[in-house]
Amino acid sequence: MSRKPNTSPNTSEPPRLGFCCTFIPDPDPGHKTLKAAKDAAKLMNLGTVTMAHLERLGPTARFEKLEGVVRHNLAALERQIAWVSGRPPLERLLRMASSVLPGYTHPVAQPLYAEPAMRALIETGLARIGERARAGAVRLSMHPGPFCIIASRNPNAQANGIAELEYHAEVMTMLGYGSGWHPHGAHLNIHVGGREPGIEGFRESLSLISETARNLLTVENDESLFGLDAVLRLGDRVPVVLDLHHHWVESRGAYIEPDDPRIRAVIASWRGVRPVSHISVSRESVLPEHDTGTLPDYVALAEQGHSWRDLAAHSDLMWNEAVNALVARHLVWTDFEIEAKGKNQASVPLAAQIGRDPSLAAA
DNA sequence: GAGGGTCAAGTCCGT
DNA sequence: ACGGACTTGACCCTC
Repeated sequence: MSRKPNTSPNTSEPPRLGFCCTFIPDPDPGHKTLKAAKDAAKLMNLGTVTMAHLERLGPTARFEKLEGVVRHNLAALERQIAWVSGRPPLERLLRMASSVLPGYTHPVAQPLYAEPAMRALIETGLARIGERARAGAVRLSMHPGPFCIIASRNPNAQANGIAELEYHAEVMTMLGYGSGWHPHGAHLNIHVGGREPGIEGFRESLSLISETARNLLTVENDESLFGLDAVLRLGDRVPVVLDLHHHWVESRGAYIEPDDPRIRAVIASWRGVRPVSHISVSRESVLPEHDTGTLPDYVALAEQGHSWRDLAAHSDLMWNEAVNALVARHLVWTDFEIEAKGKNQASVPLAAQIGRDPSLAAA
């Protein structure tokens, strides 16, 4: 675990940006029918099974159902990573879906995951996928959902949340990212969680999680309770993932530039590892008339009657050129996960635009 | 194949 | 007190 203080951007890694969890095939008719397009999407994406359904099945069917889903998920994840590694270096980043091993911490599925045949399948598959990612220079992360909290007033919720985080850490370990400080830039990103016990509760809970999980953990600013200044109070222990859109919403309209002093603090929190940040824009359907060359003005839009919730919702595509230019400026010091509902259909054009425009690429 | 009810989980917010 | 939103709509049953 090398955790040397470092306040300068890590320039040894090239900039990257990528999409999250789901691959959307081109609408163009490489596929003759809608069904063919749906089948293509299915091949590329992870599936799941409900615990209620598993519970209704007998022992044999139960195992076979889960094994089938896991087998599919490993293959789909491998295809996603193969696709990303075939993209230009700027696009070699992927947030993996959390559902690789559905119900891993749930009592119905747990015994099935303990079966030697299942373990062998998973360990072999994930090891191979991790090697493929490293060979293809694909940076990987996961973003456990809102149930994954490490500090809560409810001890049961906290225990479940920690188990969920450890599940993600196990997946990372099997992929080959189980030791060292955010190896190859890999990370598990979560939010602070509830108002109580808040930042201090989060800090105390760090002692309750494994060293592997601690070495992979990052914490992200949210749109309401724990903004950038709040999460930076954890920066001495946990790298901070800056979500520029959350910050815009939480601050009611602020855009952070790379020379902002808080960016130094974010960089320092990563301790030599190139940071990751998040970007998205308000939905197209919320701002249908908005000028694509101007940064959305939160205060003006709120005065026009747009609700906090509407402005916080994510767009399909990266439709705003001014926001895209902001991303390009920040790429000097950070990678980006593109949180657009259009997934790769949003991140690929954004990367192309940044690659094409010399003034943006110079950044 | 389409349509509708269901799905493991925590927290906040608006009604 | 309850439903919806959030990481993300997908899954599963019935017709």
